[in-house]
Amino acid sequence: MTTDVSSAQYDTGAPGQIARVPKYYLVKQQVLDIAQALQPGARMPAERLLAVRLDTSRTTVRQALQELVGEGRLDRIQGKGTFIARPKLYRTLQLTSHTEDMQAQGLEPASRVLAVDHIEADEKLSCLLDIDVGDSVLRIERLRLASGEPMAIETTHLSARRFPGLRESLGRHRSLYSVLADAYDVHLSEAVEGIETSLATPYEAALLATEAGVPVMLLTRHSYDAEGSPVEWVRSVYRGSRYKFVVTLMPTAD
Amino acid sequence: MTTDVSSAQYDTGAPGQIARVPKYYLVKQQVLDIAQALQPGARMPAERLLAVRLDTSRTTVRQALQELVGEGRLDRIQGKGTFIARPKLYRTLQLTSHTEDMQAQGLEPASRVLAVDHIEADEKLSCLLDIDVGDSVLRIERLRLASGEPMAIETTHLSARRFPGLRESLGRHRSLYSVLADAYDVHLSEAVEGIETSLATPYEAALLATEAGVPVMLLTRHSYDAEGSPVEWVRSVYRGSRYKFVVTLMPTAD
DNA sequence: ACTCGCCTATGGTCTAGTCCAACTACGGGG
DNA sequence: CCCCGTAGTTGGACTAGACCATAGGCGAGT
Repeated sequence: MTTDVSSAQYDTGAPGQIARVPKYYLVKQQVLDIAQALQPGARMPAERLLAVRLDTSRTTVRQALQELVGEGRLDRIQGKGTFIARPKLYRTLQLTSHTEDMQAQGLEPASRVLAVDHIEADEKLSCLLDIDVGDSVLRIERLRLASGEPMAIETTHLSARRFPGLRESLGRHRSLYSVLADAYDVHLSEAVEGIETSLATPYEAALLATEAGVPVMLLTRHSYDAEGSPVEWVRSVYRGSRYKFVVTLMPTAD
Repeated sequence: MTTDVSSAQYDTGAPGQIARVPKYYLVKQQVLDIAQALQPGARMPAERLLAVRLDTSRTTVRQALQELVGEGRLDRIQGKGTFIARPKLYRTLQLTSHTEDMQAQGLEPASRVLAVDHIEADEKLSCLLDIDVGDSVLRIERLRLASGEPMAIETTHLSARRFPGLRESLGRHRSLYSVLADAYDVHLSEAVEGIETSLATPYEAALLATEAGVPVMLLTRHSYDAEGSPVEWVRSVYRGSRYKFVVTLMPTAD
């Protein structure tokens, strides 16, 4: 089971108007609305038609389509049309380590809390955290820094009902995981992590000191406790153009 | 004047002339030449100036710059200019597994040899394989397929001097690694793998059934034998928009 | 009935230009 | 001496339109 990737919704409840939203980005959302109403393989309206319908130029429509293609949501075929892409395939790496303190590899790690709030679980979150739709979810959004440079935006989701008072406890402790262990006796035993590429939203781009539309590495982590119940779901956005993930491994003969 | 269409062909020593090269891609190469002559942090010529110098429109220059920004080679700052980016940072994951047969995860793997040839080692390759500049390097380029769908382009580099006759041996055996073990008594003991994002070249895009400029996952693997000598250097290009890497891991408490 | 070639619709590339937004430097007014 | 406004430069966004390349249908000719 691998988390559907419908993450590209703008909106993120950003702390303030950090980034101005260009028109092509609005067009992209409108095109996405059209796309999501169709089945994979279905054909989208032609570019020239979209331009007229969305009251813009074909150039702007194409800029929006460009990003959707980059995200793997649409496929374009010259002479035929633009089509809804099939969902992503998956590839398993199998690694054994935690990723929480990776930035300690010779760099000076730092963290800045961007937001701590409660949101209502939508269908996707309720499935990931094994709660009901509409339940309260504690959301912690942090900016990870390495030697002063923005490294990633990390958004952690936990069940507010299962961890009452967690929000307040976080101020007095250093680590989320130590709070979970000490105050709730919850110990993580397994996690599933996903690595994929995406494109930076204007909001993400502003925080990561880059520009919208740039490729990013999207890491998602789904952690389980010893009983096999989901504890947290984390979504991290790294600047793909600036960071490289390095792993040392022992191959078993081919 | 409108589009005199340069019918130039892409050139990577590709097996055949697969993709036509649009003008903005040539412009990108020219801009890259300019960039590589400068130091990180140095300022590039202004867009309008580049357009005049390279005899093109500013739109086309910006399209080229867009890709270079996406690759992390340039940074653009509105009102100030375009600058040479600093080299990438690194991030260590530490995983323990091989990646050679990853496509066997529920998919039907296949492989198509695109090219097997000898090239001269440039400075980078000589360093990676611990040989001299100009030494002959055996290069094997394969298209990896999963259930019939193009998955990745994998290019393997080995020292031709160290493995004489390897090219001929490959036809009679199934696996490169079994040939290395049986015929040369070389057993891989460690490998360092890198994961980063990049953008598809026209050639890569054609093979992977996508379009140029799309984000891709770039995996590099550097394998060593039991004595610690480098054996192979592999560069794999995955469609970032289509594939997602999934890993299961055991976190050590934070 | 079949084949070939043209026509059309679609995406792909490129141009030339306009206006906006952000940074910088310079100079005048306090 | 300092502050602030203005002008110039640079990148950012957008437009309208041209022509190219490909796929596929349709009709004329065989």
